[in-house]
Amino acid sequence: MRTRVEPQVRGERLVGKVLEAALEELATTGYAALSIESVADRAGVAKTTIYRRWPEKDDLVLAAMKCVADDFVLSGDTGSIRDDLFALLKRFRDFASTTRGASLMRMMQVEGVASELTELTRRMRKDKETVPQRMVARAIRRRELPRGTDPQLLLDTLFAAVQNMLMFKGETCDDRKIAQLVDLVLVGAVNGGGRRLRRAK
Amino acid sequence: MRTRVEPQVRGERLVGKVLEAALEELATTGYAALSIESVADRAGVAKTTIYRRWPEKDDLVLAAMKCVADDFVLSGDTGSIRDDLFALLKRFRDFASTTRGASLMRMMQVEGVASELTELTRRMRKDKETVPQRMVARAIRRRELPRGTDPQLLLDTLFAAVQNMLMFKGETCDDRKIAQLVDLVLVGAVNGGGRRLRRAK
DNA sequence: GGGCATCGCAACGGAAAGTTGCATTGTCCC
DNA sequence: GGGACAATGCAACTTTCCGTTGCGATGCCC
Repeated sequence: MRTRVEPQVRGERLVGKVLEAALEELATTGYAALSIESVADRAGVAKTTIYRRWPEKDDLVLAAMKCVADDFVLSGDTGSIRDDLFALLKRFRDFASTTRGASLMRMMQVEGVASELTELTRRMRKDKETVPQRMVARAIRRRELPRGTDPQLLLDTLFAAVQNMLMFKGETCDDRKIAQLVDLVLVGAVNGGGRRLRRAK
Repeated sequence: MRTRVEPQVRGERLVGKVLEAALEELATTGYAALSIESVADRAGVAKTTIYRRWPEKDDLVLAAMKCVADDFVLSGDTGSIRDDLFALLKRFRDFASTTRGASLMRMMQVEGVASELTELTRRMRKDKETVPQRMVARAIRRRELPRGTDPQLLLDTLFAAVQNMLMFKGETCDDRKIAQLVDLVLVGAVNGGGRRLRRAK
């Protein structure tokens, strides 16, 4: 009786499997405690293969991060700031709910990582700042928002709130919650922005 | 020539030094990668001493966490929701800016920690929920906030924003920023809540 | 100043990370 | 189809670091 043998994987497909495994480990174990061996086991690959392709741990982590960096694309101009923000946050929630996204989020929280990772983090953050700023700029031009509105504060607050729900409190974050949040920040609690919404039938 | 010899520390003072060192390690290295030896080095103490007092890593971490748990006390009733929130966030900022506070914050973000730590985290979070809820309840009674306002959403959003600035982006968070943030969430961006404030002379 | 508990130090054992050499397997090219 | 070369798997090895043990040194209390 011959056992069914999986054909050996190598090249591009192997790289993909390893990086995916690394991201999963990052999401659960974190950066500092990440071991090459556990990544190898998870990927079903010999650890020597990993050591040969990525001599240092940072090389592997950096490669894994880079392949996630473009997962979260933001765009869109719905013509209304409320809808823009709503769409943006939904995409962010979907992104942060995946293993890949969660890994990236976790990495960006860690301090004391290698300088190159810090640089990557900084660059990514920079990239993600321009789109929201244009979003707010459009809203000001349409007189939806008053002149002098701080785009960074607005967006950071919303992102932080969603991230807080998903990663910190471990709650889910459905569309109603996002809508509630956008209303809170846009019109303010004083004006009924933070009210509990009735569940749609 | 005799070298000046530091007198040996023991007892209560030693415990304090070790726990403080453990908190610093937690703040920088994190839980998973925390090693007893590094804590011992940082505290200037033999590692055997630590192993004898706290046989398991969790024992040490738990003890360290417990001695921080009460650092952040919230209270206060200024008679206005705006001032209440302002004071609350300032205290939170001061707390999260310390090494001890940062350690606790980081710990609460970590998943996959020991069950006892999870339990501690859950209990602490629970404690911190009652005060804000009363704060909002008072505001509703004073007709500052509309009925049905979600206290949890309001507070979580504010805390998450401050935490995001301090721990995630590594920025400072002065009083002006906090005031700006409170205004944003209370009156809303549409009503000028998120505007950049002029620096007081 | 003596007894006792606590602490530091150095050496030890073991587990896990990282390295090396070689056999094996795909892949490319003829 | 087959041969050469590069990539992978595997097992043994070295190294490093964590946790343990025994003993000598040091405070502390009476």
